[in-house]
Amino acid sequence: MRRFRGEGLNKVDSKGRVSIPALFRRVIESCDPGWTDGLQPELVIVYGDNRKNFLECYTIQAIDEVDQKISDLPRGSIQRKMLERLFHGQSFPTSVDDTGRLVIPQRLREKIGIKAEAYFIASGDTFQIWNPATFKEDQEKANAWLQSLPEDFDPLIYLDASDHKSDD
Amino acid sequence: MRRFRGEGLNKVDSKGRVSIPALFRRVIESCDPGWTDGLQPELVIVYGDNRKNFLECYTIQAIDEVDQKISDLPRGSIQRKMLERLFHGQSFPTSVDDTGRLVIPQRLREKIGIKAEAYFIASGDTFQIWNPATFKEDQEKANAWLQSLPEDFDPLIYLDASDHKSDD
DNA sequence: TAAATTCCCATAAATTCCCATTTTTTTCTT
DNA sequence: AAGAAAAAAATGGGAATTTATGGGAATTTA
Repeated sequence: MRRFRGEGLNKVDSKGRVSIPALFRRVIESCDPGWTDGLQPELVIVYGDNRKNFLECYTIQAIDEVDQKISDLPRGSIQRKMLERLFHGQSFPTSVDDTGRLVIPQRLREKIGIKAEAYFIASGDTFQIWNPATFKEDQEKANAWLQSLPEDFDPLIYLDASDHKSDD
Repeated sequence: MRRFRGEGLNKVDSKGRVSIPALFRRVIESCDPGWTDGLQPELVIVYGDNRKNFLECYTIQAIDEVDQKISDLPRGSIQRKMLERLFHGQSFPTSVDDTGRLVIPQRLREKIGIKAEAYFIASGDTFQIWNPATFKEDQEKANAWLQSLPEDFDPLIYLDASDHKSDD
């Protein structure tokens, strides 16, 4: 599966329209099984996790995988209920228009505090949409953390840690 | 089969009429084998499970699947009786009118405490109709639960737990 | 026949579609 | 390597369409 890579800052107009970075569009297209030249490639915006102050955008392939896994969970389980609410309920299916733009509904813009500009950043098989200022703050925290590490510390070391224990 | 996705809050008028979110309508239409442009797409509201304080709406395809499974159960079994009562007895077949609205009968509105507004949320191959306040309470519980998790905990982790024992 | 339900029509707001312009990036030429 | 031409990307605005909603008349139900 192709992955998103890169970042971008684009204007949001009064109708909520915003251009998607061109590189992202290529990935969205190739990850929509139903897409073919001339059609509008589809994607899904997930916004329900209140701990996150950005919108998370899934390709059709990515969201299909999630849906499949959800439907593998036991019916009635709390996990399934939660995930259904998050991914099926608190999500917004949409598509890229023929000028490469996305329309972010009023409510979602408010949720993450987007006004005149939106910041896009790749994150594996999804990409995120942030209020530029909010992202900057977050980035500064990340930088501070990096600073706190020994000068010769290489983050790549994490890739080799085969014994990372997940949730603790 | 196409799935519902998204949520919405609409007004209920004195006659019990309420607009169905437009995205849901597309799904209801495409999941009604008998529907064709110009007709009123059908659906079924199931309301008998007293543990749930919302109405559950099934597309024709979805309810057909349920019916099929019920008829596969042994005649006279307690399970079959229960399910027949719930899905055949305590359900209400209806259709979307030509302005995209549904009429929720008085009795059902009372059952879930709907007055001036109704909240819709997708849940896989069905969608639910809630009293907005009731849903909010329920959602706050879910949020509290999310908040209680470690900051970097990703609910998606559940999806990768390959060892969930399903009971079906 | 009173109450409830359905049908029909109307309208304001929101959304989509279509087209035009400006910027930026890439390619071509000299 | 610079500048011009072409292509692609980003942005803006108005018209057309769709949604959400309300109200009254006709029809059915109890």
